[in-house]
Amino acid sequence: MCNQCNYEDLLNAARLDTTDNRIRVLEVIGNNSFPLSAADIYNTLERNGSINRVTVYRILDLLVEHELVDRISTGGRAFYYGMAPNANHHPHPHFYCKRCGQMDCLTPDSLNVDSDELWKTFPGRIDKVEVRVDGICKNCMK
Amino acid sequence: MCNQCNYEDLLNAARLDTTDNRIRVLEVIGNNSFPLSAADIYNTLERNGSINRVTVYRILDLLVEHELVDRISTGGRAFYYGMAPNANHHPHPHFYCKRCGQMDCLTPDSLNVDSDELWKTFPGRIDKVEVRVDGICKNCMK
DNA sequence: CCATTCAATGCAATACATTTGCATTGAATG
DNA sequence: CATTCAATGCAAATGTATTGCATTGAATGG
Repeated sequence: MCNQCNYEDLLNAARLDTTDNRIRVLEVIGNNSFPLSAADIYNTLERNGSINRVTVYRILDLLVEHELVDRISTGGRAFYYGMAPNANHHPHPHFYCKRCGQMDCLTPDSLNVDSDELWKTFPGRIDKVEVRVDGICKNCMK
Repeated sequence: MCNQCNYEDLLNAARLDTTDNRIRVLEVIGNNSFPLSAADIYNTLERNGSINRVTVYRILDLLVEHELVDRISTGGRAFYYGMAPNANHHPHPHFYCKRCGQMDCLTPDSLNVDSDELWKTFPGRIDKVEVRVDGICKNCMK
């Protein structure tokens, strides 16, 4: 959840036009406490005003490309989307429940990943390090 | 690459029938030094003897379920498959090149992940911790 | 032996998530 | 007012994986 981010400012900072749809997509992602699938985002947006599915995909691509949004892979087939690391959002691992498909954010320090050495020595370009914990969530364990 | 694993033994240990197709799938995965997609595996198998695409998917599901094989998510849409952790294969992170789609294995200690605390305190079941480094590989950088 | 059963496999159709190609719209610019 | 161009929409296509149902062949019991 993000009460600090101003979505219009984020778009401006990335030199992107601030269209209604882009702001709406950012709001849905930013106001949520865990990552959402493109379908989740589309459905939420459709509930209060029409938007095309393809538009959602295109906006997501754009936001990912400009690093406002993070595309997160799951143990399932769809990607999930969350706010990209910025002043208000630190990189953190996720937990994916393979039973219900829910993805949760873990605290940035719940898991200690030291990748400094790799960044220095890797013979290519590193864009990000994604850490995902897979299993079955508390709810589904009952 | 695995010169140590005996694929028939692995199947036996998991109490699975040792069919030709299962052994062939395991061989393709085990003989390769980096994870492969289902399509890669299917194509390799088709080259020397016929097999159905669905059979490959089903065998992969089975092997993943019985933890002989690891299903690895990429920054792209297809899953990749590699040998699951066992006596000869230690868990390790992967590098995914988003330009060419090639996935490489990093050495188990190229990146230091300490998840002990999480395993102890997490209020659910943890099956695995997947670490993936995304970027552009040496070759594609040229 | 033959009949039955059951897992493994094959084939066709379908599902799902995403992408592409092309048409439309509307704001900005000359 | 005409032109341009990015944003969006709609329909169709794509890539990956899954499902349902038919076939096969080895094992089992009569």
